[in-house]
Amino acid sequence: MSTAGRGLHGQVLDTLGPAITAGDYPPGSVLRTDELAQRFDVSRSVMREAVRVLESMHLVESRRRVGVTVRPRAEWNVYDPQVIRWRLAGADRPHQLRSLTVLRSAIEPIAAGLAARNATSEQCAELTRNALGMVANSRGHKLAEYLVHDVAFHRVVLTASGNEMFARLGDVVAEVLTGRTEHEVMFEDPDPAAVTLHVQVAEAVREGDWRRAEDLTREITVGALQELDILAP
Amino acid sequence: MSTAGRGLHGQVLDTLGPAITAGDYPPGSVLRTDELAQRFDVSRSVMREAVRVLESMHLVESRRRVGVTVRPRAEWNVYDPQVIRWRLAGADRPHQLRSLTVLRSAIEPIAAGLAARNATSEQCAELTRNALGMVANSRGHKLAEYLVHDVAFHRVVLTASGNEMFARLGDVVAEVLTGRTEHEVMFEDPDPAAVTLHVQVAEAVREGDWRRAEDLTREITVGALQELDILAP
DNA sequence: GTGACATATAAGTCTGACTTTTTGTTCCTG
DNA sequence: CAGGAACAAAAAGTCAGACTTATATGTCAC
Repeated sequence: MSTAGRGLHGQVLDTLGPAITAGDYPPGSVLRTDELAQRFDVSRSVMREAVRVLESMHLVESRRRVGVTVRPRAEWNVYDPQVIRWRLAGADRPHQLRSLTVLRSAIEPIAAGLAARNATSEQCAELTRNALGMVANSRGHKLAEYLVHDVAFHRVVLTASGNEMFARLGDVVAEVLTGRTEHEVMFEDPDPAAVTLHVQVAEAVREGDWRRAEDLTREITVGALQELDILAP
Repeated sequence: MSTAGRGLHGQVLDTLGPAITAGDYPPGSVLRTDELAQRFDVSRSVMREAVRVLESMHLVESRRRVGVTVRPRAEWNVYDPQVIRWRLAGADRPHQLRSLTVLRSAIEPIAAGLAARNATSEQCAELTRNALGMVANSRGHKLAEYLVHDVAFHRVVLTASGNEMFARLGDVVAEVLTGRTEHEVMFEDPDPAAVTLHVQVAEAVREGDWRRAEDLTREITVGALQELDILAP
């Protein structure tokens, strides 16, 4: 699912990335390229490439004569999808999930408002299609099908906003929503009120009522935040 | 200022990164590692490291037998500070500036609201200190001094929000504000109304009035958007 | 036209030697 | 004893060359 086996250095990253983001090597820790290369049984060139990637994510800093030092969390590129995946897979998953949900609550209402102004007719159609898909699968433990439409819905909203920065958060939202049904407890069918809200957002966007689209989406994200508070108060 | 000369591969990136983000190599273009290595007069190992970094930014994709292909803009990691800098330095600077300002208008009000709830007393003090610094330098063409406090102010707000995703946007905001005074036309002294708003935000945060902090900050960001519309309608 | 097979190509990997920067120590001088 | 200059060691950085592997594409038989 992730960037995965894209070459040997990718395999190294699949192990080293999660380890660093999980805090196995606390900030300030010093790693040596040669030692790592030995440990992972790869050549130094491959290990150097892996270090370069970690460096570009601001997870580590490589300095001569001292080695590869782990940077403090505050400096990490927390918007890097790869970093997000690593952190979501690790120990501070709850913390990360909260951060991302707060981010959603800031972004999505504005994005929905912009979508109401900029969405094409095809995007409106896809919006209602997915909203209806959510309704159709909102009862009877069809969580998987529901999720597909939920993710698609939010992705369309973000894309239709016309802002590339918003659009790029589609993957993040997808990750959050998917994680919610997979890892988090979600035995019950989704909240009927939330489903209705999605339908109404689709309406508002289609009608170009940006104010209403914004407010309704705010309700959705507030709901997501409350849901988080209930699960992990 | 940027990641800069951090090694030979960094110098290569300083040229290749801006070139790609500027669209010199349109999406789908195919580059060959060996040719690039020759062109930049570096060894293949160095060029490979550079390619790996570009790959981690989702700017390019490296595949066997075909080469290094430039990915479509929609897939770029537009939140990567390095990518942002490259794009701000390039041709679509206005477009990028608008995207980022819209992003600010979504994030900062929420961040200010959270700051009103979570800010420590030291953060409150720094906030008022910077707000007063803005007032002190708001007249008499002391734009440089004004900018320092403006950047610091917004950085503190984002940090004080307690959300790491928000905090990480401090650099982005700094880049936008700095660029506004440097590249964009900003002969005049800053808008007195905006200065007042900053002072009031500091007040609201100190008093824990999150609603007011949010609304006031929204006014600030709306002002920034309008300013953009005036400059590039 | 379709499928199996061969081939060329460019990335991927490994190794070893060498260079450069930086840190920490040593030792000299005031 | 303080301060600084010279030195040595350590680790990343760089390079060159040989080899491996995947894969797009062309070829040939059917």
